[in-house]
This record gives sequence, structure tokens and C-alpha cells, in this order.
Amino acid sequence: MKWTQTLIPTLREAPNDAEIASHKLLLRAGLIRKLAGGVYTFLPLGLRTLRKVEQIIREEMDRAGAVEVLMPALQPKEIWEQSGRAETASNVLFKVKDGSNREWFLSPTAEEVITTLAAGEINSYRQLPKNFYQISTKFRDEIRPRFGLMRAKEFIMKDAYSFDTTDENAMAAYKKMYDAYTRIFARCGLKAFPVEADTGVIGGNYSHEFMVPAETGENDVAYCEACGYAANIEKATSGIPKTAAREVGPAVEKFATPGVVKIEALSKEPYKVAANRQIKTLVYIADSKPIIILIRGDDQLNETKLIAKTGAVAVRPATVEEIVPLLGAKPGSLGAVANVPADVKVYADERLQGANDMTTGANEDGFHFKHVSIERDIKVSAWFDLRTVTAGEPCGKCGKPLKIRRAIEVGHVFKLGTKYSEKLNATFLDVDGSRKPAVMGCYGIGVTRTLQAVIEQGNDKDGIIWPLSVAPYQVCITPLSVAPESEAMKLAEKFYAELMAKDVDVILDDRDERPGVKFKDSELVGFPIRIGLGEKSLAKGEVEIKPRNGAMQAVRTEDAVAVVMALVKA
RNA sequence: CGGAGCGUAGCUCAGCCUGGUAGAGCACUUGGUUUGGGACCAAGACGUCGCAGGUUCGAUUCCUGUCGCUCCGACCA
Repeated sequence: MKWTQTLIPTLREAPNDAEIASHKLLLRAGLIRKLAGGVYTFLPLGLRTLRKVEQIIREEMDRAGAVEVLMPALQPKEIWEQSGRAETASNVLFKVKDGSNREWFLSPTAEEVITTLAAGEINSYRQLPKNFYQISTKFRDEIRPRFGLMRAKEFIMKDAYSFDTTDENAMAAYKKMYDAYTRIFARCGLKAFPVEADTGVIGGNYSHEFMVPAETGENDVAYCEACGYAANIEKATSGIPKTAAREVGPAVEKFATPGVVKIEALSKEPYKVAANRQIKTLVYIADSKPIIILIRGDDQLNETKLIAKTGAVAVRPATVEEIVPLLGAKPGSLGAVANVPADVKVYADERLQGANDMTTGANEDGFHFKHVSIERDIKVSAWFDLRTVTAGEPCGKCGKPLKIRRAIEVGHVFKLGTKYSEKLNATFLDVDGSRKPAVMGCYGIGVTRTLQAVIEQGNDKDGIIWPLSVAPYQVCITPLSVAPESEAMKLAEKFYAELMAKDVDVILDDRDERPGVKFKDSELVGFPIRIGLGEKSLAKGEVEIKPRNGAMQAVRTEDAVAVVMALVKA
């Protein structure tokens, strides 16, 4: 490609609506342009890198035995009602109506469609296993699009769906995808690592996310360097000990704590109750019913765990207006010892199991109870792991301290089980003649997000540093003179033709610009290899080969193509 | 949806506080001089100051509303 022929609108300064490095560089290097918040046009260069990421994904999916299909973005509402997600995923669905007032959803994912397809086309165990994938535009009504392609309303996702006869076979399919994902991200030059994950609205009971470490990521990951344990903070557990038991104290005793509404205040003079001897009482509304959550004073509730453990569709903290009539006191004096309505469930964090001599609110403004033995004095409906792991806690597997870091989620694999196949009748006849629901898995990669993650991980003050595998062009030829009869340009054209003949993606910067402009732009866009052709080196019979991330080397003109080929193959 | 901030030329921003009809740098066009790390000179083109209403003789400027964008939070497959 000749530079003047395509459109590469580089910017000297970043538009002020970009915050993070990768977003700024996507705009500055002329890869994308914003049409509206969370909605972007891919310019020629951006599209080329996107296609390269897609191609890597295709190759690895095909290698893992998946077959490509393409499902509609426009999906009838009915199948979403059948799966139950018309309600549970309602807040992210883009809904449209056609001329006859029929309602459609723009595909945020395609479990319903693929399962409907399988229901019609797969009838026998002989047709299984199958794994279908597609790479297509997805729509999600994100409440808050962010950071360019990182969280967009419209984006490109690879989604795959496996169908198997048994749970065991489904696990094998899961493992194949897990391995394929590992290869895909490695080929994109990304340092991605798998972590245990919550399954969220997709459902299922087993899942991993593939994470790229980055401070700008939207996820916290807890991990252990010693044994390799890694989990999304929403799911992570640790080996932290339960609350230490004390001598069983006397009966519960109420004491006055005027104006004390915070754990911290109660831990100070004159009360001096350490946070780890307090029970924090929270009221949530789970699917419109109030529930009480008990967490140790020095712990934080993990809402994702709460949803997962209680099976609720939606939870939110109760408002003061809801709490006072329920428990008779305002937040700050709440507890589960007295005045708890019988029909309100009390869920307690496992760390409190067996705890005694604790202090908690008395459900009377300005009073607390002390000497509370949780199992003696509180009617706990169920014990769950509900707390959020913090850095430094002992790893649940090996006991070494856990660390926490930010990361970008680029892929997610789920073992779904039969949730969708049962609801949408994707059944098959097994060897023994019995009809069974197919055991499913689903597997997503945020293609556009992966693209941005590559930039987030590979950049410096001058611009993007592309890995060869996904660079829009692998080689940029930069003649400092573009006059057709100049030696630099003639040689540039020669290299250009030779490299193209060898299937190298090459761009010739034929702009009549000053050298500084061309060098800066080639570094901003981040082509992995630049061939510089200028009078000074040509006079010595040399050209300059500059890897984007390495030192310039002077090379004999006649060796240049061979040297570039060696770098490209490396 | 709650909190904060911002909307002025393609981009980055000044002007607004203290009202008098709009500016700079970069980019763009033409000509010239330059030519190995984002050149220089000259001339030029580019604006419904987000939109609507109000106050005023007069509003980019003050007030109200509204839309859009960004960040934090909530949410998130």
C-alpha cells in the first residue's frame, strides 16, 4: 500500500475525550474515529489490525475443531423470553421495533440463536460433539461506555458454543477452548493469563476469564505467585482464618453508643471494640425481598458473591426508608440479634462461623449489643463465603500471600451445562434411545477489546509498538525523497515490489513530507520494521533498518530484503 | 441513575469572572525558501461560540432548561 493512497489521519495531539494511553493512540495513529459515545468507525489501518486479530482467532478455532457460522444480529424477542434472559439481561439489551410493531433485540451474544439452531438440526448423539463459532458485531446498552473500544455499545466479539453428549465430553470441549484461547492471546503478543471467574448472567457453573494485566483494566484479580492460583476478585477466596474463638462470655448485653454509626467509631475510645470483633449488618433487597447480610467488621461484602450464592437476579442495598420500618433502627445501629422479622433471611459470611464475644447493633438507634455469640444469639439462615479478598491474605491453596492487580478481561470461557438446551429444547437421542439435553459450553473473545489491549500493553512515548502478528503493516518503507527519479524512491519501489512478492505486508510512505514527519508518524503508528532510505546512507551503499522496538542497523542495499525477511520471520 | 467537569475552527485551547458581535498554535489552500527527527516566510480559506428560552438597547460572556462528551461511583456477559 502506498501511504498517499490510503487514509492515515495521524494527530499530533490526543483528542481530549481520550483518557488512557491505548485510546489516545487508537485516535492519534488514525486507527479509529468516534461517531458517538461507545460507537466507532474503523479506519483502514484499524481495520487491518482488526482483521489480523480475527484471522488468528479463526485459525485457532478451526484448529480446535470449531466450525464458523454467522448468526443474525437481529433476534426475535420470543427466544429470549424462552430462555428467561429477556428479563435477566434486560438492562443491556438494545430493543427495536419493526413497522408492524414486532419487537427485536440486537444481539449482545447468541446462546438463544445457536441453541435454537441446534434444537432443529441436531437429533442424534452421532452428530455430536459440535462447536460453532462466529465473529460478529455485538450490541450492548452499556450504561457507561468507556475508554474507546474497551467498553463500547457496539463491538466485535468472537463467540463459540459447544454441544456435547455428556458432562465429561463438555469438559473436554471446554479444555480445548481454554487451550485455544491461550494460543490466540500468545499469538497476538499479549501476556494474558486465565483466572477463575464468576458466571454472571450467562449462567453455568464453571468459568475462566483471560486477563491482560493493566492498570487501566476494569477488573481486580487476586493471584498467588507461589502456586499459580488466580481468580477474579468477584470469585476469589483465600485461606484466611475464621474469627478467633474466645472464652464464652456472659449473656448478650446492651450498651449505649450515642452517635456511633461507623465500625471505626466503635473501635475507638471509649468503646475500644476492634473491627474484627464487630459484626457488620447490611440490608439488601434481593429480587424485591429484603435480606440481611452479616459480615465481619473489618471485611467488605462482595456483591457478586451475594448474587451467585443466593441465586438472586438482582440485588441492591436497601434504602434508609426501607430499613427503618423493617428493623426499627437506622444503618449504624443494625443487628440481627433482636427484632428481626421471621420472614427475613439472614445470610452470614463463613468467617463469622463460631465467632463469639462479638459486638453488633441492637436495632435501636444509639445502642449496640456486646458478648454476642453468633450461633447462640443469631438465627442465621445460611452461611456463605461473601467477603472480598484483600491483598496479603494467605492463598487458599498454598498459604503464601495473595496479591491483587488490575487487568483487562479479553476472553471468557463458560461451562454452561444444560441451562439453555433444556429451555430451548436442544435435545438428542443417545445410544440407548433416551432423549437428553445437549451439554453446552460458551466461549467469548472481545476482538476489538483485545486489539486495544495489545496497544495498552505495547506502547511508549513515541506511539504504538505492534507485535508483527497483528501490525497493520509489518514493514514501512520510508524514502526521504519521493521524486520518482531519485535513487531513494527507485530503491523504495524496488523493495516494495520485492517484499510484496514475498507476501510481506508493506506500506511505502510516498508522502512528500520532511523526514521528521515521516519518522514520527511511522513510530506513532508503530510499524514493527522501518526501512529508511536517505542520501547519506545510500551514498555508502547502505539503507537503515529500524525495528520499532530495537536499534537501527545499517545494511548493504543488496542485503536489505533478506535482513527484513529474517526479522519478519523471527 | 447519583457525583464532578467540559462543550468556542478538523485537533489542542485562550477569551467569559467585569456583556459591545471571536482569537492563538497545529492541520488545510496558494506561492516562495527549505529538506536526515513533527521547517520558515507571505497570502488565504475555515465558526449558527452544542441547542432552546430568559434578562438586556445589545449575550460566546449572566440566568434557566435541554442535548452531547469525559471522569468517579452504581452497573457489566
